[in-house]
Amino acid sequence: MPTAAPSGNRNERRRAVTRRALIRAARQILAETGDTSVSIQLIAERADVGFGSFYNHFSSKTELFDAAVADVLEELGRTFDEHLSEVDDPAELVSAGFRLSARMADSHPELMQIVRHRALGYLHAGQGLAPRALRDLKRGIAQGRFAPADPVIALSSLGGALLALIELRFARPDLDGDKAATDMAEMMLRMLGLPRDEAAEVARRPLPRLDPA
Amino acid sequence: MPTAAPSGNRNERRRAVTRRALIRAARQILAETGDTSVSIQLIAERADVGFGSFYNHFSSKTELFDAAVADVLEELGRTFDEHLSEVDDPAELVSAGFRLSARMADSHPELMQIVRHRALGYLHAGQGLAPRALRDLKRGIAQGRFAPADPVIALSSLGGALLALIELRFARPDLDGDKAATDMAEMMLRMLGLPRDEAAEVARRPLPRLDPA
DNA sequence: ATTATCTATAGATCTATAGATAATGC
DNA sequence: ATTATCTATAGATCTATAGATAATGC
Repeated sequence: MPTAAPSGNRNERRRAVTRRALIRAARQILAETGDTSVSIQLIAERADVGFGSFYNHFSSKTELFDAAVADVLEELGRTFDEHLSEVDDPAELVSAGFRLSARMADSHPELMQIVRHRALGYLHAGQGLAPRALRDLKRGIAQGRFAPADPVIALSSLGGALLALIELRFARPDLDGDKAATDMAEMMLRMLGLPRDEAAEVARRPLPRLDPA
Repeated sequence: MPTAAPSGNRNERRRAVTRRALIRAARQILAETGDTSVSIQLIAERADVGFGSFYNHFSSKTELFDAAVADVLEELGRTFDEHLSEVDDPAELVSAGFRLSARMADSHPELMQIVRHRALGYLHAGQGLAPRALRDLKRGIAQGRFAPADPVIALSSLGGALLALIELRFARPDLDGDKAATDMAEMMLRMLGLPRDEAAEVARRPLPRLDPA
């Protein structure tokens, strides 16, 4: 439970505020340098929290950074849900996911920098985004829209390519991000078995606007 | 120059031995835990080298670990060259690259564990494997065998998917690695524009044996 | 009275260097 | 004489905890 609901008595809320401040500081560090060997003292300073308070919430740096990554993936999942809930066609879902991610590299750089460096280990996780994407893939197969060699391998390919797209956004900010995402989405759809013209069409459908969430 | 040639006078060779011992220790650490916050003292101990010697060769841990990763990528490039130099068809090159990588996860786990955790940052590097892969891609396009939306994006997709395949090999060792690699290679070839039956055929051609290099 | 945070600090590292020792070059 | 390695250590962290302070619960 990355972010506690705004409930409980004042004490619990006070605890939650301190915990969130520590996680926010950890997220900033993960996004900026990614150097998790930074001292607990510096983390507490950045969170504007007394040094000893750290141990009230976490017993090690690893624990804090793990919680911070979970917090990020949770937020990412929520953002995807918000913007893609009304997309029904599995092919369009793939395309929109890629294009949305590329835009989020600009609109939510802190979030996506962490995804960039940490998401590889979650590509095949049993919870989070992976199972949902696999479910959508299988739906597409059942509908006859996708015909990959193997659904699990298709999921890996999609996830890995998406990570590379995010990496590309940050490593080569001079390239046109929307074009890159559209091109990659088109290739992914072809990989999944869509005919050439159909892949080109779906990859260029209007994208749900990315509101300032 | 990751590994010095066995030349020079005895002093230079002595230096090279110590340097190699430090890099070997760094590679082991990168492969086992990936925790680069390990102390210099422990690194020197593992290399069986006096503590102060570290500073004869590197002025910081970052410098050592960067050199270790460069050493790994160099070795990976050499292995690829050795086994794929006689493959001429760009499509077969893609397929063989994927299948070879999956096998190397078993035969060269230390090497591939490091690739797994570090290669993302080198996907779009101006030197190393990336430019060579891009050259082969463009050759395939010129021959009319590939028709991707964009060669640079195709390279990203291939690289990202390959990383995900390696990740899958380690995260799910229960799966059939050869089948996974073949399936992914087939999907990559379809992504690049090969007709369905041709992609299936190329992905299943006999693979150059992976000798105990 | 209970709970959370904060400050201060003991003890355990860890880094970087200085100086001694050993090996090689000439 | 030169070059490389090794041992020892000063000084600078860094972690984990103890005890004081502040806020909340009842």
